[in-house]
Order: sequence, then C-alpha cells, then structure tokens
Amino acid sequence: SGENASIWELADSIYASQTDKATADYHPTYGSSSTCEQWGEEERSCDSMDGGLSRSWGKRKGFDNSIRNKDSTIHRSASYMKRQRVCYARKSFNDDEETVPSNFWVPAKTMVGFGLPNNPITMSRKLPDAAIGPPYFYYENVALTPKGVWETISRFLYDIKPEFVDSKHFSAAARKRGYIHNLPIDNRFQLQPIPLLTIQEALPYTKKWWPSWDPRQKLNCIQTCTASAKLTERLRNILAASDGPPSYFDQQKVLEQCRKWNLVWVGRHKLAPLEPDEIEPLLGFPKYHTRGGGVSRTERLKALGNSFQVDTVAYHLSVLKIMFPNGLNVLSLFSGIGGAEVALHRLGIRLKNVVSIEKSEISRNILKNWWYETDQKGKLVEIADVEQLTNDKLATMMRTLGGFDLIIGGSPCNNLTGSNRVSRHGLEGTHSALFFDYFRILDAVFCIMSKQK
DNA sequence: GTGAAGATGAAGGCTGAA
DNA sequence: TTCAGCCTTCATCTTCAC
Repeated sequence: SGENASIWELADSIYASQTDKATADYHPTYGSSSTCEQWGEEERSCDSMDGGLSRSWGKRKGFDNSIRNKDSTIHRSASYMKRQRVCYARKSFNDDEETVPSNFWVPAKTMVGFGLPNNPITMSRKLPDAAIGPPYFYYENVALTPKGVWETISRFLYDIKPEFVDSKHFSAAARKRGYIHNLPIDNRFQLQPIPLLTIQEALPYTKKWWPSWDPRQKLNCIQTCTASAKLTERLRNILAASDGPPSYFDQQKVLEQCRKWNLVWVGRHKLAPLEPDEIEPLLGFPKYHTRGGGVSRTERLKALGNSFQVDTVAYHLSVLKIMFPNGLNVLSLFSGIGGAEVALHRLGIRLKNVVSIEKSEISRNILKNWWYETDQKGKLVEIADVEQLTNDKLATMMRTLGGFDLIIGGSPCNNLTGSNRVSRHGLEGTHSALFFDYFRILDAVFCIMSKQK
C-alpha cells in the first residue's frame, strides 16, 4: 500500500480489514490528479464522423493518424497490433513508471472491484474528462487474459482502469471478469433475492450425497463445454470399487475431475455435470431462460457459458435506477442471451428501446422470447452482424430513438481465455478483435451525442 | 447433418518454503 | 526475494454414432 498502491491493492486491503472486522479508515481517491495527468486526458471533440473514430481513435498517444482514415478492418492487422504493443512498451517505461505500480494490471486476488454489497468501499474516482457520461457505457471480458490485453482495452476505453470482480462473491460459482465503465460507484445495491453463495445452498439436493473429503464450497467458472456421461461413469466405477471411503489417491483423482468439469454429487458414488436449468439461476437468469425453441442441451450450455453473471453486473448497473426513473435506451453489443437486459429488468429499470447486436440466431431467439415473455413495453431491434451497424446507420437510428443512455456489452473472449488451447491470440484473434468494433461503435455514439448537445 | 465424446496444454496468478 | 509447485481457465478440433 501507500501512495503508489493500485486501487485494487487498496480495495483488497480494505476488504480484508472489513472482513476481519478491523477498523478501516481509507478514503482513496481513484485517479488522483497526478494519476489522471499521467494517463492523459484527451480532448473530447468531434470534428468529423470519418469512420466514427474522431473522438479518440486518432488521438491515442503514439498512434498513427493515417490509420484512422482507412477501412475499419485495418485495426485488426498485425502491423497495427505491433504498433500498439510498441506504443505500450514506450509508455509504460517512460510515462507511468513512477506512478503506476508494476502489478497495476494484475487483478487483485480477492477480486472485489469497488466493493461488495456487504463490504462497500468508501472511495471516489475521478474519470478522465473524455470518459464522463452520459452516455454511460459498460464493457466486460475475462479477467485473466494474456498479458497486455487489459492495458490495450483500457487505453481504447478512454484510459479508464478496469474493475476486476469474481462473481463468487455474488454466486455459488466463480467467474473472474474485468469491467470497464463510466458509471458512478456510490450507492450501489444488490438484486433481490440475495443469491445463494455455496454449492450446497444453491443445489440443496447435493447435500445428502456430498462426501466429507470433497471440500468444495464454490463451483469453478461455468464454461461452454460439459463433462460426458462416460466420464462420470468412469468416476463412479472408481468410487464403487472400494468398500469404504476411497483411498486418498482415488479421492484426489476424483476431485481433480470434479474441479475440472464442475461436477456435483447427485447420488452414492454418483457425480454429474450441471444442467442448463441449474446453471441459469447460478448466473442470475430465470430458470428455463434458454429452454425451448428447439435449442439443444449443448447449445444451451454454450450460450450460458458465454454470458454475464447477472447479479454481478446488476450490482454495478444499479446506480442507473435513480438516474433514469423513466427508463433507458440501450445499445447492447454482443448481447448473447441478454444478460444486460435481464439485469436491468430485474433492477426494475424500464427498457424503453433496446438495439441488440448478436451473431447467434439461437441467442437472438432466446432474447426475443424473454422480451415477449416478460411483456416488455419498449421496442427491441435485433441486428445480427456488428459490422453492419455502420456509423451512418447508427446516426440514423439515434436520431429516431433520441440517442442511447447505455452502451453495454462484453466482446468475444475466445482468443483471450485460458481455456483456449488452439488460438489464444489475444486481441489479434479472429473473435476477440471484435473488441475494436465495440470501441468503434461506442466512440461513434459519443461523437454523435456530443454533436447533438 | 447433428450432437456427443475425447484429445489437445499453455499462461499466469497464488502460496509457501528456502 | 526467489522459485518450484499448485491451481484455474466465457475453447477448438476431430472422430464417431445415429
């Protein structure tokens, strides 16, 4: 700790102190003047809409202005990414060395973000001028990316530093994610009912069969793949082979698979993976949210594995309720099965107009079904391809709707997650490069709305 | 064509002992 | 302070049965 400590170190420290019921008297200021200057405040101006990148794209430190006039796909080129990396290296050694700790971008171990419902942290943060809303935006992705990814994301998103949160604080399952947003952080509140925080509470039928030698209280991160029936059968045979408790060796072998595949105890010697109906409430969705419409179990699991943890996101979005008593116009990018929409709805925030961009037809149908089932009064516009949302279309749409109050989404993590053994290529990866479309659209919205003021 | 099953590790944070 | 060992991770691809 100390003056040079990162906000997460401070948050960690405070959280630990509060957990220990010790007196904590920290009032750290996020982005104090020195830090803010170091990270640069960019002039918010919008001279033109060429490519919609005028607000900050061409003004990134060390960024080649010639790039901004090229096709939007240019940002995915290897040379561009190389330039970015060089830019970062230079900046980190020259500009920020003194004020930004070397581990600044490492998520703090407890991952409590700017506090939790039962342990709110009293702090204020000063956003860079260019980032101050409205409109408000909220960006999400996996916390444990290859090195350098969050620095890049943060730099594009107006130098706002990410808030890392593990959803194990909101759920019985872990989900380590980073969030960058320009929302206020005071007076957040939690969704009701308060979620059940242990496996045995969330899945009470497992309690009867849970052996004393399985110490798990929390599930690991819910992913897109699931264990096969044959694997659980093999584990059953191992366990059934011994009369009494299994040997220590067998216990460790079984526990390794339990952790790897998030297996739970459903009978004597019987383990099973989580079913979609069980995952939905763990992630804060209504039960059967992804059911129906001919969606297979595999597709449901994949869609759920790619979604938000609703309680976590809703806690961050809760500050919008008092700010927008009449509801919100939402631009939802990479919507998936509608984690953002469900979070806002559960918070009691009216959805006036939602423009949703989602590639998967299955996910679009799930969101559409939820929209009608919950009797939404607003209008839902679904778009399949993010690249089809050109800046001209965006401008037209915003004129019709009166602008957006919230731009929210988590871009694909396929090339960032540690689970990917084949193509963990960072933001250069085919899927994860779509982050730059998130930025392109966000920046265009900022520009259009600043013109309208 | 569709869905299930199985094979495919590296990266990076955390921890505790030296 | 260092380092070995431990742990976790919004996945991808091929094969095979139906």
